[in-house]
Amino acid sequence: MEVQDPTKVRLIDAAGEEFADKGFSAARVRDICVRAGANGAAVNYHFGDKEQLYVETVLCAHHCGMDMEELPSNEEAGPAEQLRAFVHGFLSRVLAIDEPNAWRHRLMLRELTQPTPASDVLVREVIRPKFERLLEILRRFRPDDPDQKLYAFAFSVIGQCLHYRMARPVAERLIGAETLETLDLEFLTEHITTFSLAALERAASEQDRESPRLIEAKPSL
Amino acid sequence: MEVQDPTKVRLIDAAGEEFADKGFSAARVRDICVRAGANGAAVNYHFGDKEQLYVETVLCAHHCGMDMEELPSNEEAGPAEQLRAFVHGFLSRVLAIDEPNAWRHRLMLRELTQPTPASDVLVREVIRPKFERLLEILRRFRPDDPDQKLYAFAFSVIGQCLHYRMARPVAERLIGAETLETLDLEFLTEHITTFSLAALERAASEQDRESPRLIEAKPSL
DNA sequence: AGTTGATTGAAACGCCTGTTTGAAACAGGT
DNA sequence: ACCTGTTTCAAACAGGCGTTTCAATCAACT
Repeated sequence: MEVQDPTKVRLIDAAGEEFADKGFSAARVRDICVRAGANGAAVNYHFGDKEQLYVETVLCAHHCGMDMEELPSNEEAGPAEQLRAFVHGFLSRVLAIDEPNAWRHRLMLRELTQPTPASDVLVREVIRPKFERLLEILRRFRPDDPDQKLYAFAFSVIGQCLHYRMARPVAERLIGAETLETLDLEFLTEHITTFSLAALERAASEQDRESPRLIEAKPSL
Repeated sequence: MEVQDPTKVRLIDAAGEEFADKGFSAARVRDICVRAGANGAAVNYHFGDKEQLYVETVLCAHHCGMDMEELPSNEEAGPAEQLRAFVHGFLSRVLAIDEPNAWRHRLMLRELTQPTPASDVLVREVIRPKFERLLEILRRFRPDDPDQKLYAFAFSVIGQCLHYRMARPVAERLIGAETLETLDLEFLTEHITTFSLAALERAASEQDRESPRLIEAKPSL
């Protein structure tokens, strides 16, 4: 049961692909089986039913997505470099859609917006640790801020990164696929990091201003 | 045909609700009909089939979502106030989920991440105008930037706002529903606006630095 | 009232879906 | 060779689905 089962992993792989880009209800077990080169009864034999197959597929996506190449030696680096490393690592997974096993990312994204019972584990074991890690980094910028403010900062960083996955189809139509291609991993890492750093550093000196006074914009130079 | 048709609008309303939180394939026309208090054959009589009902529902969501209360008298205001007005208007729609007719927003969000043929009109008539409007605002901050950079800024602003809709279920589990409630429209408008302003203004004076040199963070005070 | 056209109603139709069945093929141990 | 447990296969099953049917009802006009 624990040994490698070719047809079982082929089934999960095919199911991941189908579930990722069609969703649970739109995906057909027959399509999954033909994609896996298995018989139509294979999914019921190995997983019981479609729903349990989905659960196991999501869990597999989690576990295989856990091995994240956290940039090493960022333990004692400056907060700015830690933030950059975080953004880089996060974006690298967000932007990875072409390579094989990309369905894992797409499937987890689906769970983000439309959580199923299977996503409890996802939040607990994958998302929360990363979120806490980001909070630690941000806290070094704004040690005196209330949690509420820190959460908003974290969501601003995450939101910027995730947007390139969430709204990718719309972004393609808005600025064209080729222009969107130029917003690659390195470019976006630099952009989002400096964008966020500017806010984190400046806000630190103006956080006590309660009044929503507008800061007048100064055109460049 | 053009006059008010009670059952037809009831059908669209029910369909919007069902499609919004179940998706196209998971939504059942029988459920839509009972929710609308109509007969099972009504949808076929009025719309032909399920798919055309979906298209008309999406289009209705677009048209009814067009009447956006753009804050008046922002024509000659400062760029910062224009940005704030944009963020406020955008967020107000993003965060509106409890009130009736909320399915329109949820349905459009679905189209964002998983576009259907029906979303061509959505991009052309609703999203692109708002995107161009945001680009105009941002261009006043960074008139000399290439389009590529400007797009990244726009996506940073939009991504921050949309995140509170996209990842809301996960955010609830991360920080708790009651804490998430405190991140209301006013708070987030203030946060995202100042967050983005800081980046727009500081980046304007450092945009020519090509090398990805890290700016050392200075803890507050 | 009678006629016409549009709308509704209950029931049924096919089709597609997930699932089951029972036999066949296979592998390993004795 | 024989048994044993596991895996595959073609075929069929039952249920739910979108859709169709056709008679009944209603509204408006003559």
